[in-house]
Amino acid sequence: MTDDQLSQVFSALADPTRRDIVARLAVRDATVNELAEPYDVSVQAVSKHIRVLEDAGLVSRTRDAQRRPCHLEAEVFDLMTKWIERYRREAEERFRRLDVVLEQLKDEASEDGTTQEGQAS
Amino acid sequence: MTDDQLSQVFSALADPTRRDIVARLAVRDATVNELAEPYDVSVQAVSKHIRVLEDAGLVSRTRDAQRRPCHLEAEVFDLMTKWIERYRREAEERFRRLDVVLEQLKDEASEDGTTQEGQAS
DNA sequence: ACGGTTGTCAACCCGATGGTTGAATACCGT
DNA sequence: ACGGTATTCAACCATCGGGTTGACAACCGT
Repeated sequence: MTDDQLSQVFSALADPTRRDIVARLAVRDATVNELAEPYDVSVQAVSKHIRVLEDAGLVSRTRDAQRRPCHLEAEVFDLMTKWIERYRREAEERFRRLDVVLEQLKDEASEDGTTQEGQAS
Repeated sequence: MTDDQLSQVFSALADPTRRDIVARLAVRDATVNELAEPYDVSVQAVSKHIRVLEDAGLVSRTRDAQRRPCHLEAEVFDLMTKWIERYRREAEERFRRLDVVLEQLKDEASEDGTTQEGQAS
């Protein structure tokens, strides 16, 4: 369900320009032109970037005459954070458990001389 | 400094297969063949995926004879989490502040009949 | 009604990416 | 030394993604 969205979000944030846009939108809402100004690419390019962020659900837009103010959506970040935290926690726990395994390995190594870095199953 | 790495990490996790690999590595270390088994793509393709994860610093590999066990690295997740959390917090705070602005707008609207969704600067 | 501003659409270019297959490398076991 | 296993390298192909430019649409201000 959210798997595809997750891909879109990660993919959207993989681009430095788009991350910068997110950073600036975190401070205040802005129009396409305002956002485009600091970069030396065309407005069209920035428009595309914003489209990507919008499709990923990171940005929403309202209408103000011919302007399209962009607004950062916080919820989607939760989605990512949850995903990341899940595996970070598991990985860290495994890392902690590793201490025990290492002790064991050290014992076995001193038995048969296996000084290598191998972590046999 | 870490900007490029951040791009690599996000980009690496934008692929569902790679996210799945990460998920599985969170449970236990695994070799390329083990990782490749469930997917119906070639082992070479999976090897490439792992390369991407490795370059992004998400995975490290040891050597066990001809095998290359993959291990999930937790630290890089922190990098991402920090980045995300920063903007999520800012965005949420702005969201909270928005309540005040909305009140103001409502007042202004009842004055001059601007019933639109506009959030003028 | 007209000119200027804001933004998008369309077509195109090019480099990156994910996939393939086939050959090469590295190591084990016997 | 040899065959089998695990993995990577190399060449190739199709698609995607970010960039461009040029035209179009929508809207304001006067």
